[in-house]
Amino acid sequence: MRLSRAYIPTLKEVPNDAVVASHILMLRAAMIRPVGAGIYSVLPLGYRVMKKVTEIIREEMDAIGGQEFHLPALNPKEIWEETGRVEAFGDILFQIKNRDYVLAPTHEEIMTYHARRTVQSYKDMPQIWYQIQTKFRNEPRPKSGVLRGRQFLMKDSYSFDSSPEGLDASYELHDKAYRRIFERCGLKFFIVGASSGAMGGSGSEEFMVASEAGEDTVAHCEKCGYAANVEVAASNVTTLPRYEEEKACYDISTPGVKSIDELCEFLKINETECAKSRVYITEKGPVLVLMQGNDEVNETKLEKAVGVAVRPGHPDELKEITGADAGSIGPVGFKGRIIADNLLLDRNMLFSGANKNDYHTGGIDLKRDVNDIEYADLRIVESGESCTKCGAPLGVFKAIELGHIFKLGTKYSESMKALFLDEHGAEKPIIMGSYGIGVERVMACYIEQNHDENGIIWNKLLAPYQIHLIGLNMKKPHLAEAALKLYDQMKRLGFDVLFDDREDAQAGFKFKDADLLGMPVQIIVGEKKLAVGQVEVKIRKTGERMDAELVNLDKEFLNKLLEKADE
RNA sequence: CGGAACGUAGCGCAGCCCGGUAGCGCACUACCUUGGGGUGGUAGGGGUCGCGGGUUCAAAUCCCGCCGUUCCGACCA
Repeated sequence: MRLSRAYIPTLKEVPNDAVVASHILMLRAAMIRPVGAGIYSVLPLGYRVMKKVTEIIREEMDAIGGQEFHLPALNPKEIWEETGRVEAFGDILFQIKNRDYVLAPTHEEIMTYHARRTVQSYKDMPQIWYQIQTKFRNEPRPKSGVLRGRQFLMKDSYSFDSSPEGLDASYELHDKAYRRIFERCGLKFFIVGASSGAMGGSGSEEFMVASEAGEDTVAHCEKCGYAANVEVAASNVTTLPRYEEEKACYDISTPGVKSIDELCEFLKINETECAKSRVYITEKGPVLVLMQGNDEVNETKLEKAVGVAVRPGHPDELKEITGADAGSIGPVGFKGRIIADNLLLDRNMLFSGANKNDYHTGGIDLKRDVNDIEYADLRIVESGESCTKCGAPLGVFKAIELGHIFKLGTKYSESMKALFLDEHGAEKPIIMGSYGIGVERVMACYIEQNHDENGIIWNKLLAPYQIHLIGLNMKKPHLAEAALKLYDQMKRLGFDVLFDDREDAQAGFKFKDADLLGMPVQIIVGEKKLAVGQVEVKIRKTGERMDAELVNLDKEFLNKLLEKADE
């Protein structure tokens, strides 16, 4: 493609509304343009990348026996009512105003609809059906460019099996396919496994990419691969022993002391000697939560431990329940359920609030002074704590969910009556699996992981063009001619070439654009080198430059360059 | 849906507090110049100041309402 004729409107300035790197660069590199909140047009350059990603997905899905469908986005509302998901999705589901249709946010219903009509015997299975199509979700808050949109491209596949073992096999196939897909796309990813998923069901894995732009916070062990959402993640932390010394509880005047930090400073004690109090409200009444020092309460773990939904108490509720404001609340004399983090198990000589303002209590022995105390793991894991599986330090960071595979079971086949006859003639619901990949997220994550201050750095598989040919000073006929000849020659050899043949752009301008667009290899035709039959080659990723003889620019040489650019 | 900010030329912004007929940089058009990391110059084109209402002799500017976009939070099959 000649740049002088291409629609590649790059931006030299950072668009005001973009914050995360991938969003900024996709706009600047003319891959996408916004149309509304969470709605983007994909421009030709972006679409070339999108097609490369979907082609990789297609190849790997076909390799595990997947069969591609093309399904309607417009779904009859009634099949969504069969599964109860009109209600479950709520406002997220786009509904058509002048027909009883919904815009599909996913395709379990449609796929199950087809399965129930035609998959009638165990002999018809296994099946793996997939599609790569646009999904619609009325996100309350679209953000981060293409990472959370109201309309997005998703590969979703569904497996249909007659036995749990069959489902396991289909699931395994997807697991392997997904690993290959993300590896081929050049992403550094990790997997959050079944035990930690909040999805329910009998098994699931989330394929994640570490990124500040992510919406989930995860704990990950580089060494053994353990990964879990921080909502459920555990780490090795040891409970401190009881003190030999025993004291009765005593109140201490602590005027103005609110936080654990202030308390430690005031009393010259260590954080670990403090029991921090947080009051949560549940439908079954208030619960006092005790944490060691400044550990933060993990509300997901708390809800699991108490068995009902919790919310932090309002300031006036705290006062009414405990008689004190936040900062002076403690377990001694607290009337109601008390649950403490495991790190406080049977500890003594602790400091906590006295349930009257400006006073704290010392010498607390949870065993002696607090009746009916319960213990549970309530902490949020922190970076650097050791992995429960292998002991190596855990990293805690934000991450983006790229893909999700999980064993659905019979939820949809039961509600939609997708039944089959087994070997013994018994009627059973089809056992399903559901597997998704966000295509734009793959693109955005790649850019999040592969860019520098100048722009995107594509690898040879995803790059919209493999080679960016720059003709400097195209007003000089002999140079323009040589550049054009090289362009034609490389195209003839089968390479995708973007040729900057603009006459009115300065050298520096072209270099900046080339770095922004990020093709793996740049070939620069300039006067001085051309005079001795050479061009300059630049590897985008490393910035490495070298001279090459024009006559040597054959298929083998160029392929070697592309290999080198990917290292 | 709670909290905050913003909306002025294609993009990035100033002007608003203190009302008086809209400006800067980039981009764009023409010509000259330059030609290996965003050349320099001359001359131009382009804006119902998000929308609606109000106050006023007069509103980008003050007041009210709405819409849109972004950020933080809630939410996230």
